[in-house]
Amino acid sequence: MTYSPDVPEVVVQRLPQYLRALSNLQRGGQEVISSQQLGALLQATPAQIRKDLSYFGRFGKQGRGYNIRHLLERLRYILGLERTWNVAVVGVGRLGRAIISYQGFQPEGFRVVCAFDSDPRLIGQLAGGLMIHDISNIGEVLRGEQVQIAIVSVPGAEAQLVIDQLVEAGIQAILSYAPIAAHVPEGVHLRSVDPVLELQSMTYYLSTPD
Amino acid sequence: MTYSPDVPEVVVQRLPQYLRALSNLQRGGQEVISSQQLGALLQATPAQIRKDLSYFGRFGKQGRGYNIRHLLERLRYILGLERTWNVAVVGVGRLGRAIISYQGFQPEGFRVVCAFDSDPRLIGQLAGGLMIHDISNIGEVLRGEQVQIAIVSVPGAEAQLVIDQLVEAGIQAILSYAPIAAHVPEGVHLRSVDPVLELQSMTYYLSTPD
DNA sequence: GTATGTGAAGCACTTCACAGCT
DNA sequence: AGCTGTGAAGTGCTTCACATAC
Repeated sequence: MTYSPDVPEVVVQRLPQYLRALSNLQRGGQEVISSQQLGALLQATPAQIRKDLSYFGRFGKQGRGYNIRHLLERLRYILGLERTWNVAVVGVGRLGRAIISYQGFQPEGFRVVCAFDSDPRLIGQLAGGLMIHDISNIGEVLRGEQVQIAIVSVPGAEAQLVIDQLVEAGIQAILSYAPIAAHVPEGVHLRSVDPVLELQSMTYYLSTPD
Repeated sequence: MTYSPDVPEVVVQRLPQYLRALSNLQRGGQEVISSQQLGALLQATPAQIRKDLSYFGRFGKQGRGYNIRHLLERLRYILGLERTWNVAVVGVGRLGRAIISYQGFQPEGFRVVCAFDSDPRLIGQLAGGLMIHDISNIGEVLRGEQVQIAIVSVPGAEAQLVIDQLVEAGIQAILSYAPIAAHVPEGVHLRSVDPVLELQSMTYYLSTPD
């Protein structure tokens, strides 16, 4: 239903940043913004912002700029954020617990509805108020809880296996915290959060005084 | 000292991934690898891997491939990973504690040596065996502990202020977990880890059955 | 006057394809 | 025979610049 001829992936990745900046502006009471101003906030060029938005429609008014409330509405719709998404967390170690307790998902419409682990000592216990399920029942539970998105926070050695199980269970969007280059089939979306890689690429610039 | 004419940033960001894959291969006992094989592991084309490496030298042997031990050595040197880097964690909430306790930094040569918070109830306490310092002494402590890299895990509302203080204290590499688009001056390297943005861009593809 | 939307130009990264080394 | 290293070609994203609308 969404009109989307052929949007570069980088563009899609910037939309949530626009969304966030606009939300903050709205909270501050501002009603209109120009691509110039938004660019200054996000360190992007005005042209880039206009071009990015133009992939999806014509949301601005020449001579005035963008109505923030209206643009927010459109961006939320485009990104599929008008609904709630149910999320599962797989791996309930320290990191998994921190993720479950993170207060930043809920306000954006991501609800962590179930947790999994393979450690028999954890199964049946609670983590952040959430029942920890046996990972071997993963398909069944994910279907029962209507989960669309999984967050993987298991050790690297187990991550590919877990991801395979998630794919098998029909999950099409996975956010992985595991330090591995995981493989997923065509059509499944995988994003990685990997602080070590980030640090390791920054040290290049610290060591090489250009 | 490092020969680096003009290396694209994307290339620098891929090197740590090569490093990690090669480490795993070495642990498995393999001694030589071709760009073909490495590409298969990382879902990259052989040409890209060869081109990336060629920015830094000629590390392969035609007809054979790359000696893993040698290439690892060179990559570690290029990325500045032959030394240890001291890291400070600013913000000792749930996330900060998880970061301090994370066992993945140490083996890669990143030592979390001090922690900061602004909450008077936390200052002077321990977190993961680390003394929590008052953030107002940040410059002094960072110098004393010889910290080169900072990880920011404070709430969004405080993040820009904290980052300004870090920059003021001479820190040139910052990894931020805060959900804001922070600004840093030229010459300071800032990377962000932001799971919400990742989720929000994946939902686009879940909602748009292209 | 002011700011958008957008073809066209510019730039940067990726891939090709092959000479050259082992 | 096999695989690297690399100019050249290809591709895709970014920026420009201006017609258009308010």
